[in-house]
Amino acid sequence: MARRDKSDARAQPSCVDCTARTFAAYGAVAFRESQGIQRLRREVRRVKAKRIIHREREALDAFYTLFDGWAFRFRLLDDGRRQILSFLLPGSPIGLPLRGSPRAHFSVQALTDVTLCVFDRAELADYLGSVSKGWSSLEACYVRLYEANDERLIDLGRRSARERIASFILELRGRLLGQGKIVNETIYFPLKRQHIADALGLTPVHVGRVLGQLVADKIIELGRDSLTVLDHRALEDLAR
Amino acid sequence: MARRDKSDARAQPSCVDCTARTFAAYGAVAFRESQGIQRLRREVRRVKAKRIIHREREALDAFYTLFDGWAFRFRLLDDGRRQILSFLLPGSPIGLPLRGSPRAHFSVQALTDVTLCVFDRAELADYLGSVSKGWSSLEACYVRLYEANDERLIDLGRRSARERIASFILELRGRLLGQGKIVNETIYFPLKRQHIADALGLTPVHVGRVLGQLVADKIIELGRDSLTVLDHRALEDLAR
DNA sequence: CGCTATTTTGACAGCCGTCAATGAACGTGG
DNA sequence: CCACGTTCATTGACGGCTGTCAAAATAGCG
Repeated sequence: MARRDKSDARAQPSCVDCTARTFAAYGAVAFRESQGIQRLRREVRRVKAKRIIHREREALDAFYTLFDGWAFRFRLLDDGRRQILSFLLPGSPIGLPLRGSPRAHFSVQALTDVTLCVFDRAELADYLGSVSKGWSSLEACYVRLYEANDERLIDLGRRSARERIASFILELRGRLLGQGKIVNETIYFPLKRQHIADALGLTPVHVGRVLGQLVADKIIELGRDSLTVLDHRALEDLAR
Repeated sequence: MARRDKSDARAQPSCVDCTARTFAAYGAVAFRESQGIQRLRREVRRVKAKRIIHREREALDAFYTLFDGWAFRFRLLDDGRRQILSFLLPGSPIGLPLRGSPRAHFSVQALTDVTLCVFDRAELADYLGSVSKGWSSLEACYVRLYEANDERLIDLGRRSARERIASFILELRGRLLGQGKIVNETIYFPLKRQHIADALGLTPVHVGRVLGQLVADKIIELGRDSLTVLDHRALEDLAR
């Protein structure tokens, strides 16, 4: 059996170290369970930024979780319009760990360099069914996805560009907060204008305008691959 | 024990008769199971049109399914803007049949007069866990909700008003089709302009304009509480 | 240091929102 | 069967948020 160096995730990521331990995020799966899960892991894959991880309509027997890096789910319309359905951060599951192997109706692309953990759907589903609180943990996972989706619907349906962007920043901040990845309100922010636009139903040009305003209003600060929240209150007022 | 008359659903709806048998929609729960489910049913509630079935943030120990009539999930912003998250048709579950009793983050309102079946969340979850294929059936249910949500995101993010409405009509048609509720491409359609607007991120006035165009283009026909698809191909081209 | 990707800026257009008035449909009661 | 109130749909004028297009500036990267 190969030796594993816990401190070097790049060599062989450990589920125990996983930033947000996908199924443990809500305390439902105990620490020791993550070692059980690790035994089920088939493979660790590394994918370069901008590479496609999964293409729409292709079979998806595997269940992936994101160990490190950012990715996003999206769909393309015939004429090239792109809708980003959600961003995947470290710890996020990609798709659902179901017994069946449905052809996902969305594609997934790496946004930064990415490390994935690969599981067999059926095997993982069986395991979660056998572990105490395994299903509750899964359920929590479903509920969270469900709620996030509804939240995004409100953004796109009933909020202005400025409000959407405020809400979006707060959402990202919240997700990163749970991972201890925020220092002085500064978060890692690898998104381009085009990504934000395609997620929020806007154009990159207009996203640029609005971000510019938020910076001018001293509500946020933008750096190279980073974003700092200067006026948290103002953002919350915008996002309501 | 009270006698039940299968032929009179208004008196005491039978799960066997349920239009779309929520968990059977995908063939996962066999016919005989629906009798098992019926034993778990706590109550049958009737609600008048426009009444609130569930209010945001209030505890929701019960799990409802819609036996008859239409309803919708929605959320209100502080200033009164409303986003309709989804429409609930006969057979639709309201929320998720989880073990926990989360406070749903959305409200539910009856659109027409409605008949609800009420279950205890935990009890139903246990039952589905014990029945062969019970979980697969639940999973199918999750996947379907997940996909429908993603579809709506594409509508709101990347489609014009005309395209959204076309896509929306086709979605409703598809859902009703599975229930044998379409005659000559004419579907029951109790929605007001305001409902469509709040679901698709538009204003009632503009929805009216676009529907007017679709009628003028002989793509659809509108009647009192009914909608007829005249040019199915044109709708699909619009919705892509 | 040159190339590419990305951002910024400005002018302009258009889709859709807003507002307000009119009209149609419906349920109810006399 | 008609009068009345309520709800909903329609219409037109107008405005604005956001999209489109193109060019210039900047940043990133080998």
